[in-house]
Amino acid sequence: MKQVEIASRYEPALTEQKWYDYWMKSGFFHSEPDERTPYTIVIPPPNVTGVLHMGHMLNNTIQDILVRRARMQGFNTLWLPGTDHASIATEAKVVAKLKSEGIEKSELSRKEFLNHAWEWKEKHGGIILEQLKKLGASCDWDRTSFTMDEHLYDSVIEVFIDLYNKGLIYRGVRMVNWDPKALTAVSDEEVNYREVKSKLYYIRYQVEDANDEELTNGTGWVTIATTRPETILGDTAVCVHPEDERFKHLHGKTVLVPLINRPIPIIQDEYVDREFGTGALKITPAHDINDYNLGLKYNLPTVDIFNPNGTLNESAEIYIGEDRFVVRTKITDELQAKGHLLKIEDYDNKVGFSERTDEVIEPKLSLQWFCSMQKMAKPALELVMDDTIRFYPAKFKNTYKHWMENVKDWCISRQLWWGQRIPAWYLKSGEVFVAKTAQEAAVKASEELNRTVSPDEFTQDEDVLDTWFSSWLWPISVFDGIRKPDNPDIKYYYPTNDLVTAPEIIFFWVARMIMAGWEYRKAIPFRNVYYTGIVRDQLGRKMSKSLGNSPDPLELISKYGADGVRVGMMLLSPAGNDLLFDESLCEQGRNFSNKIWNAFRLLKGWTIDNNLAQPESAEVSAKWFEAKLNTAINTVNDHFEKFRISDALMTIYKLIWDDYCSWYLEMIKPPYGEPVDEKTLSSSIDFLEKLMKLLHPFMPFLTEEIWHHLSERKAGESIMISDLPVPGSVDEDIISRFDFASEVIVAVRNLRAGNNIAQKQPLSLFVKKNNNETADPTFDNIVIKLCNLEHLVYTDEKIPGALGFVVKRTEFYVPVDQTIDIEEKRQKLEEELTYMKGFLQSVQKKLSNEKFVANAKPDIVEGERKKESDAIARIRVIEEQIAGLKG
RNA sequence: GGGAGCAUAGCUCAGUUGGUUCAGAGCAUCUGCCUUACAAGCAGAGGGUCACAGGUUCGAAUCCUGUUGCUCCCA
Repeated sequence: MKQVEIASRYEPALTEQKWYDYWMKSGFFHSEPDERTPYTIVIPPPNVTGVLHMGHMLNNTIQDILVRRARMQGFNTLWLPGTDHASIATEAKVVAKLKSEGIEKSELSRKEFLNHAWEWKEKHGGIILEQLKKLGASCDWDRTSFTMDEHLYDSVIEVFIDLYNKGLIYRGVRMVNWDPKALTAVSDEEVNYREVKSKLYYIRYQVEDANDEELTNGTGWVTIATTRPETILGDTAVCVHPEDERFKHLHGKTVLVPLINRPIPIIQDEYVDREFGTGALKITPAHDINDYNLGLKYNLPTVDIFNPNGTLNESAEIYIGEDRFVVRTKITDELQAKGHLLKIEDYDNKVGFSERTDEVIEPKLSLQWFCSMQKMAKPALELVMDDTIRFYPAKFKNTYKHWMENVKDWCISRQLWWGQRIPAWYLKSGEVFVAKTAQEAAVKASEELNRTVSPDEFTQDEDVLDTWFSSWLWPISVFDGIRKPDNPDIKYYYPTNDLVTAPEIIFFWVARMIMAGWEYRKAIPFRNVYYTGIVRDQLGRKMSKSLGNSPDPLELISKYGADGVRVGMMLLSPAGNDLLFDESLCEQGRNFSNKIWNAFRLLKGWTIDNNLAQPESAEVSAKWFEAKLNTAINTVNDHFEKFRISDALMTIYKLIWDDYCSWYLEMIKPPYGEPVDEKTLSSSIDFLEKLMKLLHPFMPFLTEEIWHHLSERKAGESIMISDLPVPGSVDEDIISRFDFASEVIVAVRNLRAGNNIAQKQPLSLFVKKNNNETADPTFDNIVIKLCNLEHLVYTDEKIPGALGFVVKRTEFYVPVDQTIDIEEKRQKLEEELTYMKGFLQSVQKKLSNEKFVANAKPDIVEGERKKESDAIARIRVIEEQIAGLKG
């Protein structure tokens, strides 16, 4: 091997694009069904409008690690990428873009609008997928899917029709979460409740036909407390607790809504909390879910006072056309002026905000489509509770169970155009028929109505379906398994293996995918669900665009390399735990790249002498490292089985940095300028190659680069399709022999440091075995080398006037040309003696306890006995050393 | 208000069925080194009453009860 000039720093920029192109060109990411066992992950499709953020980085790094590892284990591996169409977010972007061009959505036909939307999607959608490539993601890009692709779209429609026919989808008036900005209903899961500082307004209503006396003494009024004074215009009752003495005189009376004087009844119900506010509760069935339920119970009318955009409508009688928050201020003033407002208190309450637009959600009665959940939830719950599908970490089973047991029907219609249009067809007479086309609806209608119905008579539902209504089919529909349940792809790749997602998606996605999987395949969609943590900043705040506290992932990659960033993210992200992100993590990853690069450089810099025999010290070093390597492989395998991915990385990190670089390479390194024997070099290269393979799933680029440098590779070869190392048998004996030797080495280093003896100055080491123990010379030459010894001598005598230390029960002496601080040394020995005696005492206390000997497992007791004899022997050695000092 | 979880070194976290010299890792800190692979480095060191109070046990970071503090989910 010739000596080559190699840069002392690893430059990710020089390798990453090169290898990604090579992988793509070689088709390594692509999968087709074959006779091998499949390993499949479908990507949780990111929003098509999105750009890569730190959460994606974490999530996709984990997926890539799992996929690359499985590929190297010989599975036929498929990681299927894609995006979802994100109804609300995309439509909002398109509307905004059109607006900037002076076009209003209302001026466009549905078809024209959709053309704009598709145009936007083609141009801006999928940026995020391009960004994933920079991270090294080994997705099968040929199979990239989009929830609006034809077969995915049709699958959604088919499922809607099927569930409708099964009676699991229905249309009804319900209280929904209305987003007045997006002008659509959103599901319960898309509402975020936040604590806000608001006010509690105390407003008095006059009792109808109250006389002057009653109005003066107060019995002619009832006072309620509300945070939303503008909604009094929609009140249809006031409710009091039936046993509340303060209001008994009001039972059966009628009161007048202030300002508009609409008469409404006083009703009595135990629902009212007598402690809260005044104990009297205004009832607005159209705008509060609890009030709605009371309204149903008492058959109250509902007065909906809001337009879809949050302004007041005719039913409010006043302030018509003005925004709800403007009206809040105005009506407060008017109530004040007219003597209805008694007081205003500060009050903290939770308000719902739209996840999509951050607008305050307006609870609103509306006619929507719902998907009934209870029937499908039952098997889906069991599949998780009995560990057919495993959650990592398992604590999320609790959250899942709680939600599933209290699941509510899912509002699936959205008042938008961008999405799968609901296949419901209406006749003028009001009948609705659910079918794929107007023609099919006509056939159905003709049968049911006993007359010939023409397709032209129908109008299709204007609304589209919730994006999640297509996402929940994703693991099936990407393989076209809804429309063609027996096609080769779905049969081969489904059920998928692992799903990696954020805990906040557990209901949106995980739960519903399990339901859909069971409903349509009678099979689980995935075996394991790995929940990642949330990426937070140093202050513990979730990283978000609005806070501006998230670093740009692509900048990080260019600064530290994709490998560096991947390692940085993984080192500190145990499953389900939040990750306090810090750039220094990426720095650590980059430093690790550099460390490996330099280990490679060292090997590359050596010249071989074919006539040189392998020194015995190098041979035992190799044996030792092989044992460490095999141990580590076992540990890594175990960590992966339990999805302890950061632990697996840390195991490899320490194996490379500590065992390989700090110990092994120093042990076998030839003196400067001297050649190395062929055997030592080849085993060192072999080790490094195995290390690179183990590390490849975490650091794909660096490992590929080094792998190609380690030996001649043919065209089309790659570390990413090589075999993952499997563990050989572990030589425990050599490990424990070296453990002893390394303790000696560290002790000599400490002795040098403590006495200011430079490494360059050679020392002599005398070894005195005790208790008839025989010497183990296995690593003597290593000790000589790493400690820079000129002599290593076994002796039966103590060496007076020399420095010394004790390892286990063996004494070591290092004669030096300087006066030794005997007192200091004695003190140290005394300290250790005290500790050992205390330790011995505690062991003996255990052993003399009859209950311990009787109850503890035999091997535990045996262990304590061994501790006892070891301690006694060591105490004897220390005592002798102290005696030797005095003499 | 209902439910769940967490509390271990300065920070982020391991610690599996209660039992080995069990109190650990990485980072950070400190000390000494520019020793010809790497200062993005090397060799060392210090640092914790395992939140608090009880209990069970021969034995508790680990199991139980209570207290305090924090987080998340649901309403």
